[in-house]
Amino acid sequence: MNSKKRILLVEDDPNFGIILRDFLKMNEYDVVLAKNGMEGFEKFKKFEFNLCILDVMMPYKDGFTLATEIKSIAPDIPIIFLTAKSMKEDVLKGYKVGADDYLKKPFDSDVLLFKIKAILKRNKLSSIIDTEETEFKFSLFHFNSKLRHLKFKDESPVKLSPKENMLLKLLLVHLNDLMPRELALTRIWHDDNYFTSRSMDVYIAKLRKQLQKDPKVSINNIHGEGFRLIVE
Amino acid sequence: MNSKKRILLVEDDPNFGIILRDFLKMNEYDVVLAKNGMEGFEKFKKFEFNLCILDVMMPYKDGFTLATEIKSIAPDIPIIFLTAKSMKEDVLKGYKVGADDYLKKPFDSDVLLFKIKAILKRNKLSSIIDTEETEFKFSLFHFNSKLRHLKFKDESPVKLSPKENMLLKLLLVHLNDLMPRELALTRIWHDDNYFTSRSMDVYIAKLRKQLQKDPKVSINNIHGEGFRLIVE
DNA sequence: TATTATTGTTAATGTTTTATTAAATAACAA
DNA sequence: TTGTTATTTAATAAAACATTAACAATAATA
Repeated sequence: MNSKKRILLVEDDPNFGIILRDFLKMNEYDVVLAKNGMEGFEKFKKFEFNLCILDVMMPYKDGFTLATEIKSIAPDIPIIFLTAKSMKEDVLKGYKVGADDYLKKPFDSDVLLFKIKAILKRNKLSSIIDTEETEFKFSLFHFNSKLRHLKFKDESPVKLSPKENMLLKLLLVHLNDLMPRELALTRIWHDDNYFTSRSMDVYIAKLRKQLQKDPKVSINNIHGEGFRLIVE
Repeated sequence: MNSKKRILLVEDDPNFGIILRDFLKMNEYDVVLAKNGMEGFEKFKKFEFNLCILDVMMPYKDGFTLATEIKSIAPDIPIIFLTAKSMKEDVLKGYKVGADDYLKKPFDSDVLLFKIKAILKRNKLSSIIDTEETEFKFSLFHFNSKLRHLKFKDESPVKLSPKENMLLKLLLVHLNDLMPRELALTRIWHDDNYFTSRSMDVYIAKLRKQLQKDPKVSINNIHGEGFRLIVE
């Protein structure tokens, strides 16, 4: 199917956190578990998610504070709160910081699944319309990242695979500048290890093969750092 | 632009219905109150609404049945269920018929206001895709989605099945652009899973069979994303 | 310079998604 | 009901995509 949806789960109770993570994983979600607000925010910045599930009561940084921080850098990400108390104040506070839903512990796991599904569904619809940049022109190339088309001069467009497409887009966002290896690995491969790194190299080679049509365009390696898409 | 949002409230308990209606009116909503499912559906067809609030337990026609009827003529209208019992089955059933949220009676009125606000906000966008267009001309085809007729040149029109019809319309709304698989599945099949996806592929094949009469017209797949109806 | 770590490239292997046809069900109207 | 049409499910093949392996080349550095 369509690539797995990615969920950030922030829950300080390790037992509950792990079981919930595994339950969601069993239901075809990619889940990253953070055990406090700090860690949650770090992971949120580093990777990309489609949904956050936040425990309200956590040490240091509670779920509401974390939600506010997350919303400040990604206003449209849906958030579900898990709350032990169902005080009216809490519920309202949750909605005020932009909650999409909240669940009172203990909750039924099937209900959670349905809420997740419903929320992702309506969020997808609005993201279809969103105005993200999809057209890029550089040198003699014309790149449409929505259709995954790379066109050189007036030749017929070459189809790019999803990974090629994302990688090229990321390089273009950093045009003539360093695109850190780690960035691509966390954003595109959602993991940073030996194998994903080798996989990325394969995709760099694939892109080079396309881009060599134009001598003014090249991808340079910056040893140990990342890559640089250069247009003279 | 800033006209009041219109809410259809269907509630069989007259005391509760009237007080809730007045409460919502005080909060700047235009509310129409219906006292059963029949009346609710009639009013829904007659007027236009931005949101429905349906009591689940009603004589003759329960909230779920009413919701299904409403969704069949307006798939994107958001629905909030009011339910006295919070049985798991009920909640799940609600989500299955496309509920956006549900509230267990007795509920806090401020919470209801927040839910309404949140739902209306995110629904603003998704209505953009809707089109009342019923006549489409592309290349040598003439398509009437109301009659479900697809005519090629001056041949006699081919009748399309309801699903073929909706799918073609959705492709045409996105002519030469990506029509995301997920969009069709949520709009037409109301569910996004392996089987509905296979079913959709079958319908794509059916449409291709019709459209191949014209070599300038084709449906392209964008792997993992969706389809694109192309007219040269 | 010798050694190690990183990158470049190609090919093979594995996985997911799509295409197509046919058969089984379901929905519907006569 | 029966016959008709619509839709889903199944089965299989093909295509697209991603990862891994293998080996070569390059850069860093001890």
